[in-house]
Amino acid sequence: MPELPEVEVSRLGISPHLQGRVLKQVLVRQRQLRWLVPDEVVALQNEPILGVSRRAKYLLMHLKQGDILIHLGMSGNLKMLPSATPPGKHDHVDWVLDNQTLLRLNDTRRFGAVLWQAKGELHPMLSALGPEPLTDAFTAEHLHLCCLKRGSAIKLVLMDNHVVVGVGNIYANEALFKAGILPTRSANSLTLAECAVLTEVVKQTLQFAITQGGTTLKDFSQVDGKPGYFKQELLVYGRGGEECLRCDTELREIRLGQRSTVYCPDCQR
DNA sequence: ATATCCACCTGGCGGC
DNA sequence: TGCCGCCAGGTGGATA
Repeated sequence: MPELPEVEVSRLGISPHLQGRVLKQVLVRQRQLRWLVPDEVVALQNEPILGVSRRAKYLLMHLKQGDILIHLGMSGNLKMLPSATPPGKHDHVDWVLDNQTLLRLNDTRRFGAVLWQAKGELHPMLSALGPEPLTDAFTAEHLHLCCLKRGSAIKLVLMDNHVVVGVGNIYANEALFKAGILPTRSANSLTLAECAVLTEVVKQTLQFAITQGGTTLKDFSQVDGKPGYFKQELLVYGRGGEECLRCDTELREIRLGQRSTVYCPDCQR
């Protein structure tokens, strides 16, 4: 999926269409996503939508008595459509609004989720998350402290939700390249200065990807159906065996924590 | 606590 | 064409 930029692009796309509208009903055609869609969501009727926010890779649709949590998993996308639009394959959930439109969740692989968080409660999935990367809570000092405690590869630490949220496989590869740091480096070998560079490029990379509508490899789309255009900005992800765009050295591709990892052996140390 | 590996699910691709 | 294995934006959970 959908890493943080894609989720944020989805939020920016749906928010103006949902804010202030009334959710008439929720149509669930496939209840078994990563977890069963809970009764509280299925039963919703005629609820004013107060707003839409994001925490990590979760979207939160705020209602009076609680929040609907939506996670896009690996292959999810959200679209706003006229309410008469017939559902297609993998169109699992519709949120039907009071103006002849609906918000539709399509998720081929069903690793996504729709959850419920009652007013005043914090869903367990949101309770142990690290700081948001695009806020001041994500600092070089915080990253450095996390790194000192860990002997594993920096890429794995960067992708750990307890350290910072929202950085998935694509953006971890890209950020480490931009920071000039090998993904395999032991996290506790990073200096504070290196953590400062890494923190900064993570912020820049995610922020710029949002302006480009995110990255579409296959399943992701913006709310209006257009793909994300950050794919053409990728420097290393998906380019193993090709030339480094900075120095012409052949990019290496390895597995790290079962995830494909691409780096330049010359630019990254 | 940390680290490793598996699981969930569908579909596309390369190889035989 | 068909079948088989492998791979894919995530991440909770079991295990040692």
